[in-house]
Amino acid sequence: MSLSFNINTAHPTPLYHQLERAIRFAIATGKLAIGDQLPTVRQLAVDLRINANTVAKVYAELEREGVVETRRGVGTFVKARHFEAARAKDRDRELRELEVRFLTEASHLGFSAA
Amino acid sequence: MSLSFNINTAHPTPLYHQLERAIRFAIATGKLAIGDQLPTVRQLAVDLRINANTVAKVYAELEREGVVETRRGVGTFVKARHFEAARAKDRDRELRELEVRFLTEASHLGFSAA
Amino acid sequence: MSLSFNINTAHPTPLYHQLERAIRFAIATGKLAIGDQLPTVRQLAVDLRINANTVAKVYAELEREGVVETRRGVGTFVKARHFEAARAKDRDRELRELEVRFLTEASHLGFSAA
Amino acid sequence: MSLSFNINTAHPTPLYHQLERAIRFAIATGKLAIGDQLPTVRQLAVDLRINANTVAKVYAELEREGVVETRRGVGTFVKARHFEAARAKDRDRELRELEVRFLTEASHLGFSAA
DNA sequence: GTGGTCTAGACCACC
DNA sequence: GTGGTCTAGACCACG
Repeated sequence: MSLSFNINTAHPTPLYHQLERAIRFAIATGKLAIGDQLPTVRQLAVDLRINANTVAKVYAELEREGVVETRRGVGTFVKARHFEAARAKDRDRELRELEVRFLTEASHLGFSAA
Repeated sequence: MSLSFNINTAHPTPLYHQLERAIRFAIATGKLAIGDQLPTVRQLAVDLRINANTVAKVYAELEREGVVETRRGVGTFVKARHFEAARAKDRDRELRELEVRFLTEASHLGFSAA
Repeated sequence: MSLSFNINTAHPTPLYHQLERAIRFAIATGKLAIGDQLPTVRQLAVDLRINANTVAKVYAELEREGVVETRRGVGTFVKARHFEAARAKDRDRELRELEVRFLTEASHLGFSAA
Repeated sequence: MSLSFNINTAHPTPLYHQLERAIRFAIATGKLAIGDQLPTVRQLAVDLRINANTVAKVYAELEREGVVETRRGVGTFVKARHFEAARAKDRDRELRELEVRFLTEASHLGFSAA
């Protein structure tokens, strides 16, 4: 499959935020390793059926935070500057969010605390 | 404090969606029981430092879905969930899927069973 | 008028960069004081005959760097640059609030004191 | 004029409800066909001399019920999922309401049953 | 330029 | 006092 980030256009969460999280998640879990090239802006836009500007915005934000590196005319790559601590923190955050989401979705199904 | 729903105005997720989830979560975990009155629209707005309309929108949405009941001039209350027996199986299946997904995603984050 | 930032659409320098510098300059020279509201995105776009998205991009960048503050549904304002010593007490208070919120959230997730 | 929905700001019925009915009616009677774009939120607000938020509320409600479909950044369109039965039912209901309203208004004008 | 979200504050209907 | 409706106008996300 290569890299199918999970995006839900119906969800109220902004697309750019969903995509940003998905990419960080892929990096945190190792699906994207240091030095790996990300899909091109246009290709990812086509794959996710969203606008290229939205993808570009995410890449710009990730570059601003030092997560990826853009080489003009070449592509976008996962940057080296990633401490284990940061990844552990990310994982913790993700886990917490997962828990909340799990419980919330379960409650949508009509279950009470159990 | 009574009921401090967790809202983060800096987060890109819409406030109304955060609040809706927080209330569903409170109900799911039993912090809000059936028949309990929710904070008044205006009071909750003051507590969370958000606009009353945003709170009202959430209450309206929750009422639309049968989660709460509003009595004009009185207040908003947690409704007794009416589960159609016919749907029990569906819910079970969905719950199992949720569990699997939760555990899968958690394991991707490097956690072992817990 | 009031605040005619100098923008030259013929100049090769990106408009968003020209505008950002112009706003920083206005703040540095006191034409815009702390707490002052900046023109609305759309109004400034009309005044300068540039696209609203360009103005929005500049405001977002200035907010990211702590120069301005946008209040949802209200407007964009020049931020008070906080000088460390004077605000130490405030920071302490905020830190305590952060702690409380963190612990509350953790407990919501079912964790006991740790 | 294209699409002048009938709205009466003096009438005690909430504007958003009047507008919702008017749009459903237009669809039921074929004035709005499947796939047709509805007026933009802001344009309709101007035409009806009501607030854009009121229009947006109606569009959101209609989308929630699957009557229309909104494409982010594009517009709002009549959705396909419409059975003849539903339309017939709508027409019947509308017709009855029309009759009642007509008779009521006529009686207000001093006419007796005829 | 589209719809979406949010704010502030008004007036209304209900109890 | 409660929630409901509406306005005017702000920024945001997206195409």
